Amino acid sequence: MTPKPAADPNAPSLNPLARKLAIYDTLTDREIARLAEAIGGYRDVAAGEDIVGVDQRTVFSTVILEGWAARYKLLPNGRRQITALHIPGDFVDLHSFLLHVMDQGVTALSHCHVAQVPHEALRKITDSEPHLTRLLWMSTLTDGALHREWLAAMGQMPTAAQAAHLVCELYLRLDAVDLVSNAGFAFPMTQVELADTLGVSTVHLNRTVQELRAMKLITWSGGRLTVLDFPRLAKLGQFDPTYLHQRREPR
Amino acid sequence: MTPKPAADPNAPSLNPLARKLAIYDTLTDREIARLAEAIGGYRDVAAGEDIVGVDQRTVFSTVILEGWAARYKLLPNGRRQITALHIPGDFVDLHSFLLHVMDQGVTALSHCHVAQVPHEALRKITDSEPHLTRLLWMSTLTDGALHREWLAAMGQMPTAAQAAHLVCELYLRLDAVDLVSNAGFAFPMTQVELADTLGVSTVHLNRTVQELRAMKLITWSGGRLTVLDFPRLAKLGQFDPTYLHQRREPR
DNA sequence: CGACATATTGATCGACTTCAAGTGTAGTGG
DNA sequence: CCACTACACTTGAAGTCGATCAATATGTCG
Repeated sequence: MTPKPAADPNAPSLNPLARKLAIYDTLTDREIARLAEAIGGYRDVAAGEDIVGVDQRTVFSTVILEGWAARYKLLPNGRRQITALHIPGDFVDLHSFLLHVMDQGVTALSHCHVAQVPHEALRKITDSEPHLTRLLWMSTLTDGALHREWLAAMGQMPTAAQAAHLVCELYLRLDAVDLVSNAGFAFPMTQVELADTLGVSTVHLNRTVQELRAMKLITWSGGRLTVLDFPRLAKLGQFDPTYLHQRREPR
Repeated sequence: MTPKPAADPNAPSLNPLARKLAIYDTLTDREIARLAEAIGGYRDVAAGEDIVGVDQRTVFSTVILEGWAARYKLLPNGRRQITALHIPGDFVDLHSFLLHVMDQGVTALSHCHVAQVPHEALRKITDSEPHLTRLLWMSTLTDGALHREWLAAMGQMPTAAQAAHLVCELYLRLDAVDLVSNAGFAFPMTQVELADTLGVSTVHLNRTVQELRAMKLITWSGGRLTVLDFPRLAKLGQFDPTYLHQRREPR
């Protein structure tokens, strides 16, 4: 109940977008207000439905308030690669603000409640709020950092390690937005989707999951995943959280 | 404001950085001048040397004027994944402006002549040049688009297709900065480095290269790679240039 | 209860890795 | 000019990982 000072990223009243940006740097009240004003509308998307289509020219970007989503690319050969997983607070397509054309689609992995931010509003922010602009830019940079880390994991680690790495990453990202409880979290993905994320077949993914279970590193059932031994999981996944850049400092 | 005469991206006098940004949108003369002013110094880096070290806190970002570089991650298991290839005009670590800590290193693949841009100068640009800021932001967004494309190629395509895809990408990127001649370009990578890029062993890469040669899609010797049949190469690599976003339009 | 998606298991095959050796090719010094 | 070195490239053989095909649970929801 303190009057106004810096945004407390753990304040439950904070909208998810401001809370996410506050992971990286302190926001002023004015900036929080500017973010709130920028929201043009809300929408609900059913699981399995596209939030943004591929090749689409967009006039707004979308933030997830509740639910999970995935960026994906469909290849001409019919296969699908999921290139990013998005949780509440994430901008699923902030990059479309400047790229204009979506090179990949975004689909809802679970029921999603989202907010839409018109590109016109983003442009105004970039014209008048340099610091907020840098934080928005930063949020796309962390996306890139995750992509690079995924590339390294996919190219150089066996599937079990790659899966362990992903679980560690999700754990910390979800924890940063208070979605971890009792060392676990709601995990709405199917094994098919997870296989498309790691770039392996479902059959092989299934065996990999069972391996992790047998090693007593995780449990996963009924849409909930629990980490039983984070240190060992991190070791198997060669996980170093540096790339998440979850540090609040002047940007 | 009446727009100043547009920068001709093909003007050979244009510095490589401005030429790169001019791929995405027209630059005003003032913006070109601001970019030139931002350069704090020049440096030469020998092949095999690091341009930026991992875990390093940086106070400037580096643009390549001549030569090739690679972002890479060394894993605890001793393996290496190259996550990005950089050619003249590319900012190899613009992301460090806001991320501060390098989560991956950057090494020179060939002798490199580079320019250094102090983060202080970038900050001034973000404070006073919204349009230029958006273009710099954009250049990090295209990096991200490449990462996502690489993820899809690595996860869902056989090695030969993945290699074909990469060659197509490099061809168009190099062409955009006028480094393609006679359907070929100087290609200073070793097979070991290329294997680390595609996430396969050198042995397998070598056989893959021979496959592409046998199919009469490319020649590669003496540090020069020539594309013999772009359409067939693009088809094999399921290559669609959309993700390069090489279109000049208002951003 | 049937209908349908999701998860699990088995068997077979091919892609890719590893280990190991051999073949250029360019540079250095006698 | 040749010997020597260093490095990149090429090839072979054996073995492993992961894909594919196919079938059988298990669950969930109308």
